[in-house]
Amino acid sequence: MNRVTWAGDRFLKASRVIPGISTPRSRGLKARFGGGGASPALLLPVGRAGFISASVTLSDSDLLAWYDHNRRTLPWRAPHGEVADPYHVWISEIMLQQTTVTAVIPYYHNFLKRFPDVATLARAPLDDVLQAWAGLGYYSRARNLHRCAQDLVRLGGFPLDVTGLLTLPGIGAYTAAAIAAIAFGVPVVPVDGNVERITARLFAVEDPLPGARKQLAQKAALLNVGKASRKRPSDFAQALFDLGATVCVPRSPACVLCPWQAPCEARRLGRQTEFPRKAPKVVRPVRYGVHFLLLDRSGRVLLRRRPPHGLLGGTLELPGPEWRSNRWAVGEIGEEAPFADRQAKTLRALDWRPVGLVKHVFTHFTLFVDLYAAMVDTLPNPREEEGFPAELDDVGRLALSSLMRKCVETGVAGFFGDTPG
DNA sequence: TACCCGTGGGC
DNA sequence: TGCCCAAGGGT
Repeated sequence: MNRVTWAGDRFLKASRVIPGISTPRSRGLKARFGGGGASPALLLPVGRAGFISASVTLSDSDLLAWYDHNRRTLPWRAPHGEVADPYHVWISEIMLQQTTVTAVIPYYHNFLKRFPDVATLARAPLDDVLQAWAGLGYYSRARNLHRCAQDLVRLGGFPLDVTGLLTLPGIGAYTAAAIAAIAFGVPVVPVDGNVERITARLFAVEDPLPGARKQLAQKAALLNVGKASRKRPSDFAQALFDLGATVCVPRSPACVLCPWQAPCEARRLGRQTEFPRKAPKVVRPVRYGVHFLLLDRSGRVLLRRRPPHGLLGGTLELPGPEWRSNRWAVGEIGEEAPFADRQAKTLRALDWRPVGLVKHVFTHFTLFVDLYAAMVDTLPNPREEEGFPAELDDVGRLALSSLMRKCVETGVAGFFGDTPG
């Protein structure tokens, strides 16, 4: 039976304890953190069979020392020893939600150029923000970011603590802790996927995600009880991110490079890649859509704005009926097309040609889109709900999702007979 | 709690 | 190719 023991204010000490033996300190910690059931596990090689054994420390200063030599240079990160701009931290944290650093960097630079401060962002039209966000995904982040900027102007600045930050749109437990720690030096541990993974391995947490979230957060809060981390909350938080991103990675963790290899229970067990355990996945359903590429001879295309909330909320799209669970038959196309209700009356029936099939995988379903295209001399004046004509050349600069960019590209190529590749 | 909400890269 | 994964939040 292993127990974590508290060894003063500098270290979290993990000792291997022989079954049946427990110390007053280990009981004290357990009481303090409410540990029932499985004991927090840690530690290390025992000298010899028998009594109490070797103990190994999980030292916050070991991680910070590693960080001082191995920290990544990132655009939103302050130089060593300096404090980051809260606006920069906030924007980067929102962009980095479920998004890789590589994907974020170009968006971050462009975003800061277009919206250099909170006030500029707050007074910008939402569509400008969505344009800057187009392609990044999770568009509610952009909408919340915009709302949040307006709240911040109203408040006169950022709340300086976790509780205050939590009241803002788009800022949850993780992001509030991250901003508080990184920008304001509040000694909290932001628990993201990296920290969950590190914690699950350090303590060999057997319970699977997402059920183990609360347990992992409680254990992660043990990581910064030392003096060193409390003195450098910003560096400590970012050190955890860097450790998770470069050493304690999901597939092949580089344990030999890890400043915490000694106290890591998963490492001791030789089971590093088994943690964090995850609940079995559910099957991803398939949906089918049809979208229409209506072009005119002056190089325009009919676009439409999606409803402001929900899937791809507020982004632009090619018109088409709602997606459904079975594929669309050719015979149904005519009545679903733009201006279908007017074709029998004022418009000549449009000659819709199939121009491609696009597959797109969302987090929770796979979508197949049948594309149909037609060319008219001049686009009819659409009613409000039917959309608006846009220059094809402008599509790259408008707020289209990646799915819709793919549809436009595929449809245009198919219509004009291009052969990709 | 369990869903919903994007996208691109790595293996 | 298919699956996994990424500095999660809202409802």
